[in-house]
Amino acid sequence: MGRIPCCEKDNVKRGQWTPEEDNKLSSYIAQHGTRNWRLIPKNAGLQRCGKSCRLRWTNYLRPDLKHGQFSDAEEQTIVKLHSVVGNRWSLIAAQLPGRTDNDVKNHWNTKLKKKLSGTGIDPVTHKPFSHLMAEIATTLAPPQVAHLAEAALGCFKDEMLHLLTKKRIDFQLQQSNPGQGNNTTVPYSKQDEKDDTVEKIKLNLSRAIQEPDMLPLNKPWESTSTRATSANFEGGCGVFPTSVTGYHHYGPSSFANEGGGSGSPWSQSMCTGSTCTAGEQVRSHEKLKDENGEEFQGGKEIKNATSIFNTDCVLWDIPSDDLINPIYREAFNNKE
DNA sequence: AAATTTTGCAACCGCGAAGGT
DNA sequence: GACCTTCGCGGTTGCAAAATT
Repeated sequence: MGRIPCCEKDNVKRGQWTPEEDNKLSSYIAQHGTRNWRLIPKNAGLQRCGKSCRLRWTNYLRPDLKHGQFSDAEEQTIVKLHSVVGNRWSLIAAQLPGRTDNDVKNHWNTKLKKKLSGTGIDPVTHKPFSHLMAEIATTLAPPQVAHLAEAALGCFKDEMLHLLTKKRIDFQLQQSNPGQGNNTTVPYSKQDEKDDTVEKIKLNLSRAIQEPDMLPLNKPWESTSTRATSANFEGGCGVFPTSVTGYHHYGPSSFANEGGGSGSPWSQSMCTGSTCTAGEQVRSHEKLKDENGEEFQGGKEIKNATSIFNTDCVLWDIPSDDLINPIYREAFNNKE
């Protein structure tokens, strides 16, 4: 009971489309529309499978498509929607006028996934890696936890060594060039502060693992209370300084100007400078609920895309229904 | 400058849903 | 209601261009 192939494979051309083929397809569709994809290649004089024609049209030739780089706002939208609906690329693309599901999928796979990973966020769950580890740790018996801690530290060993070595080298360079004020190394005090992160990583990792009680019992990112927020990891984990919920801070600058300036903001934003407090978390939670309603009900464009990643972003604190339903509703409406 | 690796993107594949008969 | 066809989606692959060694 095999499925009938959509076309005779022997007689069909595959691979890259030529400009002539594009022209044929475009002009045919301009005249006759996209009624029956199976007939289109035949009628348009193309040796292509109907499916291939549809793909070429929807992903490339359609006149309403955008072809340039993704904007920061678009990236933020993708990340936000992906955290809610997962790999539902068509749903996500429906929120981005001129973008196809293929575009969004490719951009996610080639860029955004790496960017998120670089900030310590698991691109699948959108939770911080440290948090996932801590969560795993709560389910393990103490001996297993100890092994996990060892393994985890082993994973980060190279990065830690790199940081520590770099710090030593920078320090030595500064010592040996005391008169050069124009060097590019970070002033020692600041560098020292930055590299405290290594110790803080170790400290918080071991604390998280050895004292599972310090973690909330349930998923803190789904909690609306302040209990599970800053208090637990407070004390300056350099990686997620605002503790469990600190990773909500996809600051607007985090997505902008990738690679520009001194270090990617993507790689720094999650690790430095957040000042979010538990109080802010509560306030921002309430605020975001309103924002989401407005964003998804108001149309395709997100009115203030930068808000997605500023301190108001408390995605994980929102009951999933609040987010998912408006999106599905919207996507559904768009399909009508 | 050449070889190798990585990246980005277009295209393909198979599956399931939707629609028509 | 069963069957068939078409469409749309998400995962994967292939390849050219860019970056790195």
